Amino acid sequence: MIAVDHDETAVMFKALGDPTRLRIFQFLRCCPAPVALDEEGQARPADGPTVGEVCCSVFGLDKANSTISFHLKELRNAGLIQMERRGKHMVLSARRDALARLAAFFDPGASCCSEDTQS
Amino acid sequence: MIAVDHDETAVMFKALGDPTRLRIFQFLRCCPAPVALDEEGQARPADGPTVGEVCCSVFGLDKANSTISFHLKELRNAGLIQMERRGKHMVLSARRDALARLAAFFDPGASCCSEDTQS
DNA sequence: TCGATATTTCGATATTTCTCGATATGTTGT
DNA sequence: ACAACATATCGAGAAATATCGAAATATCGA
Repeated sequence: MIAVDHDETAVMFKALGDPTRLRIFQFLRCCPAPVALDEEGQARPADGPTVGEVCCSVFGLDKANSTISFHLKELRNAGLIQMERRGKHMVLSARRDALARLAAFFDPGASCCSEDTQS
Repeated sequence: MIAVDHDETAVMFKALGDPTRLRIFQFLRCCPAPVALDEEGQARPADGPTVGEVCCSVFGLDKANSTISFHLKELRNAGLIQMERRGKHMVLSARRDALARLAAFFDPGASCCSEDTQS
């Protein structure tokens, strides 16, 4: 049964508990229409946001890309996002199963008192 | 246009991002039938779980109560729980508005791209 | 008021986290 | 092979965090 699994869920919350990561995650969830074009105006290299796009669109280069990279890894380790290589870029996306799981956590009546059902 | 307010939401997630706090919060959410009786078998002093009950029922005295107190304050500061004095005890409860807010965050389709939902 | 019980605050400490710049790795085009 | 670009890893420093025991505060009952 789909476990609530406190520790694993806590890892997800912890990942979302940093403002920088939460903004990244929201950005990826919403995955808006193409925001970043090349300086030459070319379309994005793939059908999803990339790391550079996150740096540029979400933070306007306020953060070092090593910092963004760190947070992306954190989000990935928490199971919240996926990263797929596409050429030179990494295409990012929010994991729908993670969203479903978190939604279930707050679904009133559902996850209450289920304690630990393990998988 | 108070926005989804990433920072404020992140504070909530951060509070839930610690396993100890997550367990406390789950316990308060579920607010199960009376678990702790006095050593004399008396009923609980109020109609909700107390700090001592959290220490005892949730952690079996594995954590110092100063530690639990610290985490309760953290949860309160994040807006996730309420604490009301009732005699010698503090009666604890999860805040339903916080639950609603977090549920809304994960509600598919709802909070996506809303960016600014005002309060 | 005094003692017992419940909870919080304080000080200290070990660990973790965020951030950066510098460097390394991987990929594409020439 | 090499240059250019995108991203990741490393090392380090500052700040935040979790935890505890000891002491302080608050409330009740005798």
